[in-house]
Amino acid sequence: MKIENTKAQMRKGVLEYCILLVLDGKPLYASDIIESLKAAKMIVVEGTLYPLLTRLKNDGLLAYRWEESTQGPPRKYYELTDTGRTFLGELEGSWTELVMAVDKIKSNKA
Amino acid sequence: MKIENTKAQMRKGVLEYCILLVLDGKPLYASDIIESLKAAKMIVVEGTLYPLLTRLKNDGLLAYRWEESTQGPPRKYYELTDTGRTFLGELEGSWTELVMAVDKIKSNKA
DNA sequence: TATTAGTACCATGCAACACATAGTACCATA
DNA sequence: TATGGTACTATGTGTTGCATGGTACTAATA
Repeated sequence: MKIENTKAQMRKGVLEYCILLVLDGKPLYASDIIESLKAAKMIVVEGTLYPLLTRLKNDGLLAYRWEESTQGPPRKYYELTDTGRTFLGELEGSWTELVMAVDKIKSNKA
Repeated sequence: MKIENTKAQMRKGVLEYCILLVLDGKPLYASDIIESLKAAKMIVVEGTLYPLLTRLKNDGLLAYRWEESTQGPPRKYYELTDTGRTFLGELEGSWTELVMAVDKIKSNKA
């Protein structure tokens, strides 16, 4: 229904920010990232995450290395590049501006 | 550049919310809406606003009436419908969830 | 009356991203 | 060899903000 669609629209641009935030610490692979986001009630599934990780890697914001697993296929561990860390700072600024703009509109009405 | 593009992506879904917020008071016409958003540092131009107002009206969230002006062409004054007011409440919830999710991710990292 | 400037509004195509779907591949186990 | 679990890949769709080019109304001026 319409609110679900609008929620998806609201996540545009923000999901990227969240992923860079989650990776601003130690390297993680996709399942870890999904769990971290889930813990924050940002529900994302693999079909959304993998293409986004690929895009961020292609944009130079993330790098990955393969790591063997004792429990299944090898895993791609992602981490921020220097470029990614810089861009994360810019996203931080953009997000803060957006939130403040919305707060200001809220407080200005009757 | 890329951050400008991401800012535009972040506004997806949020701009609709802001417009309904601004109109949750007294009826306004396009130029008033632009000024209110501008005061909150949400910069929007006519080419963005008119199509969005039309879409919201077509979705049943807004209604308008023409009003003569003493200084130029007649103006469309927009206001929320009952449906629009209800949907605004849902948007409020969605936005709050998103902001809280981002805050949680921020506070969870190292 | 005709023209011009200012103001208000409209139509449309493009770019970008979240998402869903269908698929492949690796590893452990039977 | 076959199967289940896990990890990852490829791709097309739908939606919205945006830019661009346009029309129309009104007041002022010539």
